[in-house]
Amino acid sequence: MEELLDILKKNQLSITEGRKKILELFLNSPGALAHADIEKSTDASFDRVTVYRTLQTFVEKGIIHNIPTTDNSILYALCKDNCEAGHHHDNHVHFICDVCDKTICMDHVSIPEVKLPKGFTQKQIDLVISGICDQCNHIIRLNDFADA
Amino acid sequence: MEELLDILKKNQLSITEGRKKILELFLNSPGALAHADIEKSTDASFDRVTVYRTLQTFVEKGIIHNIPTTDNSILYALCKDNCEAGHHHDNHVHFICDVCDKTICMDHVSIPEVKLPKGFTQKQIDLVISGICDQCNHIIRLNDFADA
DNA sequence: GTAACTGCAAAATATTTGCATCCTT
DNA sequence: AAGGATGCAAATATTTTGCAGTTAC
Repeated sequence: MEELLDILKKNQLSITEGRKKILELFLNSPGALAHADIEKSTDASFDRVTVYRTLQTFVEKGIIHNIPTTDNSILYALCKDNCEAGHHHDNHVHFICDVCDKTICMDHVSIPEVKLPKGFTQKQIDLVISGICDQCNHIIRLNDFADA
Repeated sequence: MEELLDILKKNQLSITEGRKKILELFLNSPGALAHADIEKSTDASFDRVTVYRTLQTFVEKGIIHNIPTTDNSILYALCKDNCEAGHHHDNHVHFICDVCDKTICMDHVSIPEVKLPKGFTQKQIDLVISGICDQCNHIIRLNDFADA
């Protein structure tokens, strides 16, 4: 958990319980987290408002960034590298499962170069794929088998 | 405006003022629209709730689909083709300008094939690029010039 | 000790639901 | 005429803001 404190220090944030807990969640999570996930995982050990403010601070500092979603929710994920306040260059693919609703970061699938029309400047690129994840597909197949 | 009625009829929706107006907005809009845009454009000529319900109906019928955003808003855009209720195969790129906040559909930039790990099934794919659009870049350049 | 962070309360905003009425077919 | 669509009111949910008390450095 040295990493945790390092990150906070590097970003000139004071070390508080809330920040430690929330950052830890991100470090231990394979995918992205929504505000609601964080509230659940922290078991309301601190205020709703603190979660909002902490997430906002983390985004401003470039520790996390948000991932586009098609429902009106915000998903947050750790910035892997090359991210600094205001500039995010996180370019891996996110997969949202329609069945279990989990978001998975596909670190190994990289986004191909996209050529923008003249005059456009690119800052962040997000590729969001929705469908059915391997686990849910597996369950579906098992059920089909049982039905037959 | 024949197209308009056609679309509604094809989807077995009764022709009402609200639906006509909202659908017309989409047909005339180059980019995506948010709930708020629609309320503004229709000048509150009908109820907030009707807008919610109409958008929902359109999505269910596959007339429009929603586009991922990084803030917690929902953007809607017309489905070009190949879309049917529940299945959207809209695969062009969306560009969100950090300065003017507009979303632009880049019809001419297509999303390259992405190979998913085994077990995953893909339904929808969205590529969202954020940055600065050509118009805002232009304005910025003019200002820089003025400063110098 | 001071500045920054947190919790609580409340305000502001956004979305959903129920029901009576009106409109489309 | 019947079913569906709308408007209104109200219930829920979500996010933001102000301020007083607490904590980190």
